[in-house]
Amino acid sequence: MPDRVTIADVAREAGVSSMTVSRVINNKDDVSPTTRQRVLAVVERLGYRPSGIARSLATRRTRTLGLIVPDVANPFFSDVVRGVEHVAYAQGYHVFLCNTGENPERELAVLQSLEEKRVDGLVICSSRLEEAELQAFVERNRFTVLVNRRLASDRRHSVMVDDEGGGRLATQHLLATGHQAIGFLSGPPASHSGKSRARGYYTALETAGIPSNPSWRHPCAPDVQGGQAATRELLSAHPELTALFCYNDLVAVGALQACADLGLDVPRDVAIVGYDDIPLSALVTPPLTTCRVARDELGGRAVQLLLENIDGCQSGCEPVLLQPALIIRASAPGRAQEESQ
Amino acid sequence: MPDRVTIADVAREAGVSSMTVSRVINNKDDVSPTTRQRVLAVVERLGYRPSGIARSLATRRTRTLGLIVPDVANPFFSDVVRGVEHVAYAQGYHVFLCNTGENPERELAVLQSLEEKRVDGLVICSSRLEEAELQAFVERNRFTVLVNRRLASDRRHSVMVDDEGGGRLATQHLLATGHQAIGFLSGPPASHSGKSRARGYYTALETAGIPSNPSWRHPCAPDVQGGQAATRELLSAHPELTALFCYNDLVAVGALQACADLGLDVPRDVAIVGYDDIPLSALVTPPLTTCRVARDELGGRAVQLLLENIDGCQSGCEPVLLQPALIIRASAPGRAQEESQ
DNA sequence: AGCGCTACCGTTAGCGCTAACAACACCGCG
DNA sequence: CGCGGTGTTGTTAGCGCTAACGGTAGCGCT
Repeated sequence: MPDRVTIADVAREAGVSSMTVSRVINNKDDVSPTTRQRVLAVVERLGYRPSGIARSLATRRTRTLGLIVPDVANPFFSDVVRGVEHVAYAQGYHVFLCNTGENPERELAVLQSLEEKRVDGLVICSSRLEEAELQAFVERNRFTVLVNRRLASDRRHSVMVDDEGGGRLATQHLLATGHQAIGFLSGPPASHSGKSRARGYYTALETAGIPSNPSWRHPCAPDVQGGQAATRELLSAHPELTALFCYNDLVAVGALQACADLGLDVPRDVAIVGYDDIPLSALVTPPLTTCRVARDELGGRAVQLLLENIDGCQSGCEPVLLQPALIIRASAPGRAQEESQ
Repeated sequence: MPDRVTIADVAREAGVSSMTVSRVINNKDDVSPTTRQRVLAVVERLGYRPSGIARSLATRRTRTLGLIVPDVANPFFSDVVRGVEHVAYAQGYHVFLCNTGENPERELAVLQSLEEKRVDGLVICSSRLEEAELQAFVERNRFTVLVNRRLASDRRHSVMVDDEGGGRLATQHLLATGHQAIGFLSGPPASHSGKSRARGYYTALETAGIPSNPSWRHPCAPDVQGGQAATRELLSAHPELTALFCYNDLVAVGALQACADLGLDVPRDVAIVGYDDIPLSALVTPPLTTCRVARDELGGRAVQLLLENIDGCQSGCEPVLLQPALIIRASAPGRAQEESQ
């Protein structure tokens, strides 16, 4: 950019010291109305924009938060981003968004660069880092909040979804509508939320007294292709399955497509339950039964928790656990709907 | 964040001047191997992270680009974001992402804050600003590239999709498959790409000698709800329409739903063509015929153009015009498919 | 007059880093 | 021995801003 107008230029032009200009642009109140007007006029005339860089160096605050997500193009994360941005913006913070592309090395690189940027705080969403690495980072950087991830050493800085509850909810729904052989497309093996949902799935089966078959659980990439491929494999290996609980809605859509390819009717032959309730899930045929997660709230609460920490935990600073809600649609209808068909 | 280790701490600890430390961390080559090792050891031991803030103040470069999009949760823009991030990252730049929420005032605020952040360059995607405002900003900030928008005063800093060509392509496809009464859901009235697509739509009709009816064009919000509402209105006012060309795929999905509500079969009663080819368009029923736009390339090329400008236009610095491609699916099948039904 | 008070504005120093130059040792060379 | 060169390190002076304190003028008051 061309050389910019500095505070000194404004000061000279207005015939005051740069300190007075600083007071004006920061809305401090010990400046006379006359001087303030004069300064503001010059600011306007010269098109002066204070340098956030210099300001941050002097104040040691950037009023900027870092946000790390695996992939913005994933509708789950893009909603979290919206929630984060909305609350941050309302509190006068900017957000530095970074993608990791689901790649732990890239995540480490991004963490380092955010440290160098001296963000005031950091939200890490669905970190793919190993426990030890993540823990080391959080210890170095006090103002960090994790979304969808919790450290054994520090449970206080997390905003989570009750994925175990969600897994139970989904599985119980399938059980309640008469299914016994329920497959589980469990997402990436490293996914923590996948593991929690697995716990809920097994708990529900156990509680119902249904013997669970470990080979009914099949990992998959967390996208449509992954779900499609995994469904084909799982259903051909286990034709006894009458229902699938899917890691997320994208996987569920893949399952839908695989069923169509295999000539199986959903929900008559196979019932399908997704997870997240992304916009897509209501738009496919049949619409997906799924566990709704308030994604923007997830982001918003993370920022709230972060700012509470930054402000010294006057109020709150409690970790957050959001409850998912079962949304029943045609891919795995409830009793009433099933009978009416 | 807790008080951080500075370059002076490292220098003292290593028994050298801070200048030498600076040389080491910047990989300058006039440092002896012995000293370099010693310094690096101290850097490692103290966990030193250079302050990007101070560095930027001294060098007057941030190695950061700003990126403004109306809404990250819109799949079109999130792919653009990916393209931008990918290329920027490969060139050692970071990206500061801002949402405007489709709100011009917010866009102005974001523009100002990015000026204050002293980003080295700026990509503005689908700006909703008025020509004069945008032009004034671009004149102040030389290193700005526009995506999906072009200024009359300066056509050189734009990366565009040939939307007129896309509109023609879509309309010609409908004409070629026997449709004459073709409606156009034209998106937000302020949208520039909407206007371009309208030109292509009218041109195609004119060329085919079909009289165009202005009331066949209906504006709408660029989302599913908007498309649904607009389709209901348009089709009840004009039952003679046998095809709809939609502003984007979300609108087209809304149209699909409206047709289902109205008991109209797609494509038998109404053929539908979307725009963009977002992932969703292949997943709905019936899958959408649409104009594919290479969204990540759009973002990537924007960054390339921007960096060429920053580096003084040694090479390239040509504006970019990407061609959309017609993707024929079941919502508006081609001749062969139509006959085979 | 002299006191303290308030309102306003300026001065100084420094945030953490680097550009630019200076300095120094050490080498080979005529 | 003195010269210029090379390789390595240090010194100085900012980058543009603000925190902290200092100073001054004008006021009312005793």
